[in-house]
Amino acid sequence: MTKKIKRNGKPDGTPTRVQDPEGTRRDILEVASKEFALNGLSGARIDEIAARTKSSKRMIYYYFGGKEGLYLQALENAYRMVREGEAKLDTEGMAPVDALKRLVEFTFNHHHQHEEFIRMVMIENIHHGQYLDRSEAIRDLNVTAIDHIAGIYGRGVAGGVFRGGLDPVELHWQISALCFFNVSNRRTFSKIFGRDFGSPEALDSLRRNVVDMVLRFVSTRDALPQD
Amino acid sequence: MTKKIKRNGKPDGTPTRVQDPEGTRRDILEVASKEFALNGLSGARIDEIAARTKSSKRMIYYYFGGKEGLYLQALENAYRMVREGEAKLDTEGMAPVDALKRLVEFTFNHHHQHEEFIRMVMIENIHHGQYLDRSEAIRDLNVTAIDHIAGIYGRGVAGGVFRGGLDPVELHWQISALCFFNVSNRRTFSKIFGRDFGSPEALDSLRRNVVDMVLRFVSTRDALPQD
DNA sequence: GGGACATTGTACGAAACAGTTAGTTTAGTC
DNA sequence: GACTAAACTAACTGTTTCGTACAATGTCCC
Repeated sequence: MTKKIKRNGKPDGTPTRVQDPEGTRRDILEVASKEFALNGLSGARIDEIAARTKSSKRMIYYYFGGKEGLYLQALENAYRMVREGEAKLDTEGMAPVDALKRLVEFTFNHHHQHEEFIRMVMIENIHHGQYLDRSEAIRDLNVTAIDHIAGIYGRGVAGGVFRGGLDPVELHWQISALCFFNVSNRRTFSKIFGRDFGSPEALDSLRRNVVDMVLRFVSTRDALPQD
Repeated sequence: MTKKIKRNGKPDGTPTRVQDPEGTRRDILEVASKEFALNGLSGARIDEIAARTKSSKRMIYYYFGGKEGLYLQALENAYRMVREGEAKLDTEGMAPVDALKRLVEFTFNHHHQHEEFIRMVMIENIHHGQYLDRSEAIRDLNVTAIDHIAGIYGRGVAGGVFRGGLDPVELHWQISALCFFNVSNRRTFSKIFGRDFGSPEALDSLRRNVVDMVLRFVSTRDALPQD
């Protein structure tokens, strides 16, 4: 009987090494996502990621090929998680105005709750979207977002509450802009204007304004509230 | 008469070395600004910056202390240049609606023309605005932007064309969001939706929508166009 | 025409860093 | 219970990169 007993984890001997490919992969990816979102692609350190992992640096190269491969996976993962969250929003039975209101509020909150995602998108834009190019997976994820907004808008136009002639993609663009900026530029904006734009009160006010802005933009004059 | 003639640049002998502290400083800062905007703080390389300079690495340390000092100066410079450009916009004599329209159009175009600035702000936000903290210079620059918009808005409310109760800072926030996002997220957005949001036609459409959005947001119902 | 101070060039060092080599251990198969 | 592919580890390598030591050259003023 040597010390090297085979059966791992059993109450018998030392558990030595446990094999868990999926767990190791996931562990690395989670740590890496945090590091990349925090420090950027060139700012993140492979050694630092490895150290925070339950695993080792060699495993990063084993599973992801290298720093860029790891970054790409982290980027894809960020998009997937956020889009999956968005897919849960259901506005099917709602009146167009309420549905749009709901969609904008949800987007605002969702972006706010996923700062890591926002930061990854910022970082990817700094890199001119060159890693997005290599990922077919990401592009497919975003088409549904347009379908959703196009549906609501179409119903609103048909019902006479929304004015026609607008492009759903541009509408999505504007909603994104208003919701994204609040997270992406909060730090500099807060510091420059000496006001915390992340406080609950500020967020409430901003969210109300964003909703208001979008609704006033798409609504026909008759459907607007009197001031 | 040795070779080392004193009077530099004169048609006499070899100009040996020309001293031009201000020129050297400016040269370094311009090169550094491009490099930082392109690659970020951790992505930019001191040696690369030095190589592109007419000067040397030694001078970077002499004038700016180090990489972070250089980055901070580049950041301050970016803000200063953009804010100086904005200050040239004059809407004094214009009717509030026209003035606001002008301001939004100008901001849209200005952001579009200064991608380097946008990228520096993105990068600084990635770094949690920690360098902005150290710069008193930058904060002062931005107050005038608010004064401008507050003036227009105040005149509009007084004239009955703008509804009351809005916060000029939040108004600035929203205009910034709509104009900033177009530049900052153009790469990922264009790639995901397979459409070039930087083309002249796309820009025209987006700009029209942004102006429209802001005007509809602040206008009283009576001041709105019929659909 | 020399001293004080500002400006610049060259070469180097030390640490940080991405990636690799050369293996060992595990879990399931025959 | 020997064999094999997959999973995993530790230590190492070569380069990149920031920053500096040291020396030289220019300007200004007396």
